[in-house]
Amino acid sequence: MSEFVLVSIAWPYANSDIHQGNVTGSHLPGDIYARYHRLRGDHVLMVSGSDSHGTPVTVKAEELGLSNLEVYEHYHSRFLDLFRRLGISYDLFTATHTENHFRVSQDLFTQLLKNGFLYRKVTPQMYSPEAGKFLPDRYVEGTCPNCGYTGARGDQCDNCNTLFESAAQLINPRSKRDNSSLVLRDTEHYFLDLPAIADESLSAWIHDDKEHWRSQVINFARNFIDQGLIGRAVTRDMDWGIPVPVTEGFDGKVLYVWFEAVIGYLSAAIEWANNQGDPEAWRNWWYNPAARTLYFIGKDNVPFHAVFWPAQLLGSRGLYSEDPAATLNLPYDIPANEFMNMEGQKISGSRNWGVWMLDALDRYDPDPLRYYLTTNMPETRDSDWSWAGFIERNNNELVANWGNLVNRVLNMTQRYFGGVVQEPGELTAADITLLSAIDEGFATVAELYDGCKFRAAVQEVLRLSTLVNQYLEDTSPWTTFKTDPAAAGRALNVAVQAINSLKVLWSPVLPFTSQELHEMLGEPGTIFGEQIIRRYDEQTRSHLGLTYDGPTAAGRWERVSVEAGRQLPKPQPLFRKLDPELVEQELARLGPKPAIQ
RNA sequence: GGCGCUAUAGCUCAGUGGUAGAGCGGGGGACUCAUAAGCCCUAGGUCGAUGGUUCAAAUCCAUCUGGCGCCA
Repeated sequence: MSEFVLVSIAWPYANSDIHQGNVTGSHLPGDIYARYHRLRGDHVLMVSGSDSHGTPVTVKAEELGLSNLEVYEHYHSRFLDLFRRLGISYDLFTATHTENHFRVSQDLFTQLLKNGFLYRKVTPQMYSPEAGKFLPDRYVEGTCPNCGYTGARGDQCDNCNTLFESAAQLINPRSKRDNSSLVLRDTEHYFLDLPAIADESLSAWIHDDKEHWRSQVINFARNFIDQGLIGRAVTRDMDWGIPVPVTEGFDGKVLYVWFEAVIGYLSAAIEWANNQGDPEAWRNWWYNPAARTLYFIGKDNVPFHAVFWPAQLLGSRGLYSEDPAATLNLPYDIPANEFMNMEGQKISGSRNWGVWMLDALDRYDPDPLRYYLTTNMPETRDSDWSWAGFIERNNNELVANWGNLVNRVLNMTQRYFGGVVQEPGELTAADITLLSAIDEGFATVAELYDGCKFRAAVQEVLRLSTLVNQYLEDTSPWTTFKTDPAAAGRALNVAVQAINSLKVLWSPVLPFTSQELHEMLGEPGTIFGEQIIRRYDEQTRSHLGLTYDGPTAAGRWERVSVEAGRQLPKPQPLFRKLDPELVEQELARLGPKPAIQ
C-alpha cells in the first residue's frame, strides 16, 4: 500500500557554500530515503530551502558589500545548481524569502497567539544610539568582565572562553561596526510559552512511542524537556526578515529565525501544492494521520526539531482547519546525524577546511562522492573525510567490486554472444541459489534503507555484488564457452539478471550510474524522474526552485527480468579509477588561501 | 561544575549477556572474462584501566584515564 512520506531536510543558511558535512549530514541521507520510497511507489514529498534571513546573512552582506537579498540569491542559486548536479532530488527546494513563506509563518504565529501560547515581555537589549537600532549580540564587542580582554564578543570572550548569557554582561559595550558605544534599552517581544505547551502535550508526546528513534536523539530531547523549558523569544529587533503580524508596537521587528525557518517544512509543502495546481494536496502529508514525516538534520539542530518545532505544531492547532483541535503531524522520526570531520579536524569555512561540493563536482563524478559520503555517514558518531579514504574506497570497492563486475558480465556477453542475452535453459542449483540470494536483498536492503541505516545498506549491497563475482568464478563462462557454450550463455544470463537487480538496490545511493547501467541493459525509460530548476513568480517577488518530476519514472523496488534474445549495446565502464597522487593535490587545496587583493 | 557520547585487529569501523567480527592494507595460492580487477586461504586484537553483578560480560553496574559534545 502506498504511504505518504514527508522527507524534511534542514534548511541551509544562504550565507556560504555547502560542504561535505552538510551533504552527508542531511541532504544525502534524505535523498537516499526519498529515492528508496519512490521506488516502493510511495507518495514522497521531499522539501527544504534556503534560510534567507537571520544574522549570518546580514553579516555576510556587510563583508561583501552586497544587500541581504543579493547574498541570499547568490548562495540560493548555487545550492540549486549543487543539488541538481549531485542528484539531491528535492520535490521542492525553495527559500524562506517568499510571499508564501511569509504568509504561512505569520499565520502560524497568529494561530499560536490565538491559542494563548504567546505572551509579551519587555527585556533590556543592546541599543546603538548612533545607528538608531538594536544590535544582535554578534555585532557587539566590549571588555570581558572575567579576564579584562577588551575585544570580547557579545556572546563569548575569545581570550578566556567565557560564554555570556547576554551581551549586557560586557563592560563598555560598543558596536563592532562603527565602534560607537552602546546602551541598554528596553524592548518588547513575543515569547513562546514552552512550559505551557510542555505541560499540556509536548512532554507526553516526547515520552510516547519513540522506540525507533536513534538513542542519541531521543535521550537528548527527553533530557532537554524534562529539565524544564523556559519561554523563548520568537521576535527580535531587526529589519531583515518576516514582519511580526500584529498591528501596533512591532514596527522594525521580525520573527526570530529559529522560529520561522522550521515553518518552512510546512510552507514548502503548501508552495509545492500550489505549484502543482492542487492547493489542498499538502494536507495529505500534514493532516493525514497515516503520513510519516521525517527530519534529516545534523545533531546541532536536534533541539529545534525535537523540541521547539513540535511545540510550535502542538501550539498552533487548528491552523488552516475547521477543526480547532486539529494538530499538524508531529515528527515521526528525526534521524539526526553526528558531524563529519575533515582530515581529522573540524570542517571550517573561514579556515577553508572542507570539501566544497560544487567545486568537487568539477573534478569528480557525483556517484563516487555520494558513495564515500554514504559509507562514512556519521550515523552513530562523528566520522571523518579523508581524501586517501575517498580514493581507496572508490578504487577498491566501487570500481573493483561493483564496477568491474558489471564490466566483465557485459563484456563477456558482448565478446562471446555479440551482446545478445542467451536463453538460460534449465537453471542449475547454483543459479537458483544466487538469484534467490539477490531476491532476498530486496527485503534486507529495504529494511536498512527504511531504517535509515545507510552505511549498513551499502555494505549489504556490496556483499551481494561479491556473491555475483563468486558465482562467475564458480561457473567460469570464459572456460565453459569453449566446451559448453550453452552453459556459458546460461551463466551470463543469470549474471545479467543479478546485476539488473543490484542496479535497483544501488540506485538510491548511486542514481546516475544506476541509470547508465539501466540503459546498458537495454531497459526502457528512466529509473527516477527529472530535476528541473524553475522560476516562480509571486505578486511582488520571484524566486528559483529546484523541483522533481516523478510521474515518468520507471524504477520499481523489484526484480525485473531481462528477456533472452535482447541485444545489448556496447558497454562502457561505470566508474573510473582515481590516481592516488590526487590525494596530495587535494590536500594542497586545503587551508588558508593567500590573500589576493 | 552539571549532563551526555566515546575508547574493539596496522587503518576505518560492526557487534549490547553465551565460544572475539567485516572491509581495506599486509602475506600466500590457483585462474584470466574484466578498470593487473575478481576468486580462495591467511592476519592470532589482555574488545581503554580497575572493581562488581551473573552459571556466563566487549556487551549490565561503579570508579578511573584518554578523546569529544551540549549546558552553565
